[in-house]
Amino acid sequence: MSNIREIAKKAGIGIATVSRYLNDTGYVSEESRKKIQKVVEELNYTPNALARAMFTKNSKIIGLMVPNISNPFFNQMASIIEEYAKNMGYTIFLCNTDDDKEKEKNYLEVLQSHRVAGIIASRSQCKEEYTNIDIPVVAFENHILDNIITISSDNYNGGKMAFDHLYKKGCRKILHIKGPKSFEATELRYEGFLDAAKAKNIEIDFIEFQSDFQVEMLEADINSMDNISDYDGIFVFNDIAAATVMRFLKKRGVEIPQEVQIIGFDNSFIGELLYPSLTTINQPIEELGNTIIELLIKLINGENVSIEDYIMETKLIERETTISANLKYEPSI
Amino acid sequence: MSNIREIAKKAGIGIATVSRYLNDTGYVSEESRKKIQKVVEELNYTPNALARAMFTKNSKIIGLMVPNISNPFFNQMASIIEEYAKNMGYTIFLCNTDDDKEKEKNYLEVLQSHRVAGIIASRSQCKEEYTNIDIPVVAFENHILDNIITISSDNYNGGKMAFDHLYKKGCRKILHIKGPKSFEATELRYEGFLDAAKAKNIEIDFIEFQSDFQVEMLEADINSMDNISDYDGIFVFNDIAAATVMRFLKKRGVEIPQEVQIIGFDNSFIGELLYPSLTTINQPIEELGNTIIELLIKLINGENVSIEDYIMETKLIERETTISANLKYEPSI
DNA sequence: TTGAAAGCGCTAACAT
DNA sequence: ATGTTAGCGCTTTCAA
Repeated sequence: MSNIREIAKKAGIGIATVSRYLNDTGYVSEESRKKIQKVVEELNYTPNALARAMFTKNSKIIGLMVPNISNPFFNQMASIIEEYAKNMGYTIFLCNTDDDKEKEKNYLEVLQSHRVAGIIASRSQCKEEYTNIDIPVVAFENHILDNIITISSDNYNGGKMAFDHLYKKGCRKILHIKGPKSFEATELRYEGFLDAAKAKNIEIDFIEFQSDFQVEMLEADINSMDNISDYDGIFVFNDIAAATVMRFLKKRGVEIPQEVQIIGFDNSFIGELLYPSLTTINQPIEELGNTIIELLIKLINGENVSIEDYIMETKLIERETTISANLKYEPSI
Repeated sequence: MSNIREIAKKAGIGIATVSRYLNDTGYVSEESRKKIQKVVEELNYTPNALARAMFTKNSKIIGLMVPNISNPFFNQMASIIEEYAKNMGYTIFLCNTDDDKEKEKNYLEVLQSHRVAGIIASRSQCKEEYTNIDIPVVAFENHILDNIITISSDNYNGGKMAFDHLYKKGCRKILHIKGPKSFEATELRYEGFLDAAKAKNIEIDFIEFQSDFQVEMLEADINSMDNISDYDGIFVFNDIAAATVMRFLKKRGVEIPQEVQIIGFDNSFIGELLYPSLTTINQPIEELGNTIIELLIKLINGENVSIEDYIMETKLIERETTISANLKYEPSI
């Protein structure tokens, strides 16, 4: 692969001039421009971003750690962040942590060694590991350290809304399927749900799942719940888990929403595909993604960013797994 | 961020020794090892992968282009490739092309400029753009150039199996919802399906969708199909589109599989979540992913790899959207 | 306007 | 067993 020196030589021109041309920095005569352009095309020359990054100390790469790219929520988020980043001239370095501390640590090292411009850590399982990182970092959902910005949805309030909705729809015998303890977001949903229930003097039963998204495992967990049809309302910690729960209920011949009403969390695309379609709590994923990457780019550019929690509003999306206003279920076409 | 020279100085030792220590290449005395290790830890030093890559001409990064990371099939594939790559010391640079030629071209340039070690191009929309790339490339699904290896499932045969299955289950009035023309894979599914139908003298109707995975659009397309309930069997080009079709049918009160049987393609996780669960054609995604990355790494290592099409077997996964053996229709084969 | 030269952090050949 | 040095491809003073 050719380099700048080769271009300069073939164009019969100095190396610095070529660099100026390539980066559009400083004067280059029309004559030189033409000569250079010609050679660049002939040799199919692409500047070496590595060398450039080494000098400028700006790699134009952003490391994005997600717990699991197969979770529809996180891959929608990745798409949004990627799109925005691309428009700002950054490319995304994607890392799948599987909610595994060791994997995350490992990736952190890789990202550091590649001198990425910034890091987005979603649902991080680490803390002190980030102490000596001198690359801008923003966190999504799980907090990392006091000096690292955390962005999240208002999960607590989302949990509250979920309860209030089920309650309003007449549910009194309610189950909550909660996420793993290490997920701050699902813990908050749980707390919000619980507090809202207490306010109405309703007792809530619980099952805790040990992972985010592993169909087989969820089915195993839930199969142990023999008395599941005792409930008239279930709040599941996210949409993908809700899909599994729905499938399980339908297999048992339980009618949704007539016998059991369901509410999920995320508003990921899967909720619309299910039948009946899933009532859920919306996380403003565009806003979330944009805020994350905006804040990170500000940090990268050395702009002043206030170190605080950035919390985006959640809202209820009413679909078919909860009973519609007239209490009579009807397909909507 | 500190560099090797600084480490060497603080350890009171030569720069080359530090490099040898870091890369475990050549002799380093026990004494020196200790000194270096101490300083490395003190300064939280991580070698600069950029500088290293610049010298060794081996970036240890693999560029993975996918049409859409939100399609469950492609993100399962991305996970598999990433896992394998990681075990081989490579990291994945993820690029979302959205099946857009310009985006792909653009990413190709980015990957080139970062001197990635290899490129995986899924469902590429480009051809000549790859002519002058001197980085190893493997293609998934769509062919690019004669000298580029293509890996894919046996889509043609998969299409055939889909027809044969519907036919065996008694379907005679059959619709095929086919993918965009620019997807080689779905074209082959279509051809296989058609050929199998011809062999049985069955006429097939068609609808063509213009994109892979855009819920709204599919719904719009399908809404125009008023007579959809005339059919007793539908083959949809992939699972995610099949999910949309099922949702539409159920909204209309059409019973699946009693009135219409459905078969998808991919065997992505979504098929198991649907109710009834989706009969589909399995793409051996592990094998596909592993083959892709294995071949690419061989190319990177300069091993001899035969330039040909690598085609993996598909197979039928029978679930609930087609009628189980002992039900209803008498197969008339 | 332009080019020569220094230097980004690293590796490897070579000399010690 | 270790240190000196050249050079990977680039950008950017600085002098012409």
